Amino acid sequence: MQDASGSGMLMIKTGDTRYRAMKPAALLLMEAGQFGWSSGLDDGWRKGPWTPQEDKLLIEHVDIHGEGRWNSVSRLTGLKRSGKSCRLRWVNYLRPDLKRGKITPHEETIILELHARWGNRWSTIARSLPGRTDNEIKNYWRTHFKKAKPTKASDRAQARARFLRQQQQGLQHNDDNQQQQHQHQLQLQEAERAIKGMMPQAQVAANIAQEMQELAIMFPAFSMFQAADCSAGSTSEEGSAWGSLWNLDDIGPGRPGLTATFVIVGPRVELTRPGSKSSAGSRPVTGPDPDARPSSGSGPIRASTRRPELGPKAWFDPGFGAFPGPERAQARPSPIRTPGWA
DNA sequence: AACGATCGCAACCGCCAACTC
DNA sequence: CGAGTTGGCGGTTGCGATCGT
Repeated sequence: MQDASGSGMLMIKTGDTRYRAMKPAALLLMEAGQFGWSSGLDDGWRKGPWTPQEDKLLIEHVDIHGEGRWNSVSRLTGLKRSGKSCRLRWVNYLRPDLKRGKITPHEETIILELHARWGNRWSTIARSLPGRTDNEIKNYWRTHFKKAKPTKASDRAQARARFLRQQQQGLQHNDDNQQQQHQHQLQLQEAERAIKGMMPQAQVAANIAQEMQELAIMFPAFSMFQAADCSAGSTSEEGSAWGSLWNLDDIGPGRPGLTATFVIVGPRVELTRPGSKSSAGSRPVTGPDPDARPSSGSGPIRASTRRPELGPKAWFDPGFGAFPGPERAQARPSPIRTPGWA
């Protein structure tokens, strides 16, 4: 911890492991548990900003015990934090695979496009942006695009135009962003090559054909998901935005015209479709269009938050760890109450 | 320089599905 | 089969930093 700028601010390592300036007094209060949301313990749990010491304890805990069983963290580490708080801290800021730094123009484009398609399904959008969290994307959207209230097509167009202007400006003087973009593209290309070589295409085709048949019945407006604007290798602005996506046109034998999109999500590939809150597995879509759900609150239309083997978040893992996504940890045995943890 | 407005984002809350007992 | 637990998700809040006047 040190004075980074001579401004009297301390640079402490916050959860996102970027260094954030904080006033010394604030830091002292934080560490005394008297900062922010609570003046100490609430229901026995500490709230408010995490201290470096708390982060260290949590990181050590996860190193030893792995993710999950969050409610046991406080007992095993002495942290006065609820399990939910520990999980959130880890997922959003302490996870080692998180990408640091600002959202790149390329990522911005993806966020904008995916939000236009999926709405506020931040976790779904986050799966298409390796190293980014749903919280980060949600905040980014709210601060950059929410004010435009892009609920109508014209409003969305305005928001997009505004975004593109920002993107152009950003590209003009942001070499770092360009480098990040380039690296990201290389990662995506590597992922694409690996996946193309390893995917059992016949099985994929069969599964997709079944998915598409369901979709044809349930989502007549499925045409919006056609391939035109998101084919891989496109050199257009739109195409570059979808550099992480590729389509399998007419992949289902005997089902011409059906289109699926594979989203390369870190080390895996998700089959996406409109109407599913998250990516498709082999399970049928069971609810109405999630886009139609109320804008606030948690309605009954809600996808599974678990990951059953063939659930809505089923994905292919090509087996390399270039940028392991958050779900990789889910490959461990079930985190639910293993004997000895209770 | 002072002050208010706005921005950015970490962290919280409530809800709900999956799961165990 | 119902109650309790756990964890995932979207929405909201609070506060320091920055900007504009």
